Amino acid sequence: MATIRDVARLANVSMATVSNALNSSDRVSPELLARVRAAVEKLSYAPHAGARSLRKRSSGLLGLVVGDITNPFFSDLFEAVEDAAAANGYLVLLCNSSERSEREEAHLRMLRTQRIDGLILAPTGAASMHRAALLAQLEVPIVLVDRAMDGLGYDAVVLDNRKAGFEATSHLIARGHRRIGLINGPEIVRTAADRMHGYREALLSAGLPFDPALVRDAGFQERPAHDAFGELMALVEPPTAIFATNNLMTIGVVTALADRGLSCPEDISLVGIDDLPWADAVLPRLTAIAQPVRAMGETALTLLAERIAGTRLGPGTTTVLAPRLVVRRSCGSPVPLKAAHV
Amino acid sequence: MATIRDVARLANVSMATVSNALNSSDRVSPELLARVRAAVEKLSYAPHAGARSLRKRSSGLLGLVVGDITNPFFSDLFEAVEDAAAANGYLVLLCNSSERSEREEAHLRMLRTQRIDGLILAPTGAASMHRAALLAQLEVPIVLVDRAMDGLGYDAVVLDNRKAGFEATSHLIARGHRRIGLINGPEIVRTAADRMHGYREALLSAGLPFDPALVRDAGFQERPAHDAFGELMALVEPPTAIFATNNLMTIGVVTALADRGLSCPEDISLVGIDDLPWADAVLPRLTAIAQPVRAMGETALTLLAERIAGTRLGPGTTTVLAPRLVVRRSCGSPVPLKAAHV
DNA sequence: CTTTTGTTGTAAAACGTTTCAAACAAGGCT
DNA sequence: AGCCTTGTTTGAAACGTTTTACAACAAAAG
Repeated sequence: MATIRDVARLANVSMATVSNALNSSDRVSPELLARVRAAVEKLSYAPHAGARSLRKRSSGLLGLVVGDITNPFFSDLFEAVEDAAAANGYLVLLCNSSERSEREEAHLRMLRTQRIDGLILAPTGAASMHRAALLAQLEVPIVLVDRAMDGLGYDAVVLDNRKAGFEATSHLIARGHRRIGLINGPEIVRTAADRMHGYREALLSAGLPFDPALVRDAGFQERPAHDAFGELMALVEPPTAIFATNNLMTIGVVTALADRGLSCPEDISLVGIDDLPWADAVLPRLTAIAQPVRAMGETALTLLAERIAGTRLGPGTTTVLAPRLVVRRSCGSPVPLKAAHV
Repeated sequence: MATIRDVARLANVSMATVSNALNSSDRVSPELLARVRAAVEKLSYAPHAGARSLRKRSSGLLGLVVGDITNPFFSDLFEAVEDAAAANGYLVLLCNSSERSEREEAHLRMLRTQRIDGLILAPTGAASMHRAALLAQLEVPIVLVDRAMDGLGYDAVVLDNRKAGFEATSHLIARGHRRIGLINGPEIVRTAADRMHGYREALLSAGLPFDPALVRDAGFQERPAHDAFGELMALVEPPTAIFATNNLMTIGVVTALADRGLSCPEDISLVGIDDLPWADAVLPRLTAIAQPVRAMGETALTLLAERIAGTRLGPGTTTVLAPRLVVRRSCGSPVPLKAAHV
């Protein structure tokens, strides 16, 4: 494969000139620029990224580490980030940890070896001291997405989770529901706590009581959510509506519905956080709180690019983006207990 | 960040010894090995991938280019490929072309600059001369997934599409269906042609006539499939079952079903190719032909690794993997025309 | 005691870029 | 004519590795 030296020889100029022509084309005369371009074309020269990163001390690579690329939220996020990165001349290295912390660690080490210029991290699992150390070792700007991590001073871009919880719950209340089951993630994680906070606020501002028996921690996962739904329905006073705070758990309760032959919204109402690509295709047609995934990816990248360029200084701030309620058919009015064929 | 020189100084050995200790640990005495390891640990040294690739003339990077990472088939594929790659010491660079050929080209150029050691390509769109040239310029082994490209001599791993078509159709025939609508991709692409081939074989071996009016080209896309379904149902003798040959088109017809208030399998039966993660959660619970995505990713990577290592020579061969029918609830017996509330 | 063989370590030369400082050319001023 | 400017071009050094070729030495063989 041709090197910059070959190009220089063919164009009859120095290597430095070729480099200048390719990188800062205004610093070289039109005459030579044309010669260089022609030579590049003829040899179909492609610079060697490794050599370049060695000399420039910057690789043009960005890392994106997510917990599960199979989750539509994350694949959409990747798409958004990659588009924005391409527009800024960066290439993104996607790391999928499959929710396993050992793999995440391995990836972080890999990213360090690759000398990435910046990292976008969608933190998963518990915040470990060890991870914090690995992140610091990277010695590059980091932007958090989806979940903030307190005390580390990183920029973050997250959903307005309180508002998401509030709106979902209010939507249900507006339809007449008074007992609303909340299937949530672990309260230790901010996201889950905030969503529940919104839920309580909505209840409060409608003058409804908060009943702890109606909330379950299903760890943001599908199967536990399925089971949690069962528990909720076994209550002496079961809920007439369910609010599931992420897409996996929403799928879990939809499955549970189908298992019991319950139909939605006739027998019970359902609203979830995270819109799903097929939410409009299948039954029930799911009403959901959509996250502005694209905007999240784009602002994360903008923040990161600014940090890298050094045009953004000071402590990290967290950007909060508004949720959007998309109303479909899964929420109706509550049905009297006996009418439901449980 | 520490360099190999720093490690050498701290361990009181030469740089060469550090390199040997790290790469071929058996060529250095236990004594020094320990010293080197300690120094590496203390400095938390991470080698510089760029420098290494410069010298070694190999980057440890593999490319994976797909048309749409948002499609579960491709995100599953990425997961499988990444796992297998990690096991072989490779890092994978995911390129999502969003089905746009210009972006695909840009990605291929990028991959050349990165000096990837090999490429896994899930070809999308038409086979262009231009793309073929770009692929050749890469000068690395290439393995095709999902679709083969004739005449270029690359290895490929694909589904047994004929069999997939045959099994899906036979499943429907076994339930008593005689008029089966086929919503297919463009026949120019092998995948689509083969699936249709299987469809015809199944018809033939059941002694059923092949009616061209029952097959539509929906370009493997959702919206066109939705419309194609409408056309099929407008026939004087509409089908009692639909076979959609990929996941997007399956979603399209499910939507069309819901739009018309048709239920499945009561009013019409449906089988699709590509299983979907939520196929069991929603209604209708979709019977589908599952592709062995994980196996596809793994064998693709194995093939690629062997080509790179030079342990595999000669012209490319195409590996054909068997489909798996997963039966759920979307296929029943045909209902007489008048009974269906169209 | 010399030679051979084998092991373990090292100095130095690449690998392909970018960038620094210096050289050079061509005008524009005194 | 001499002296600055200003703008282009270039030689050479540096970036952090791996590898080649060889040196040093010890052990085994003669």
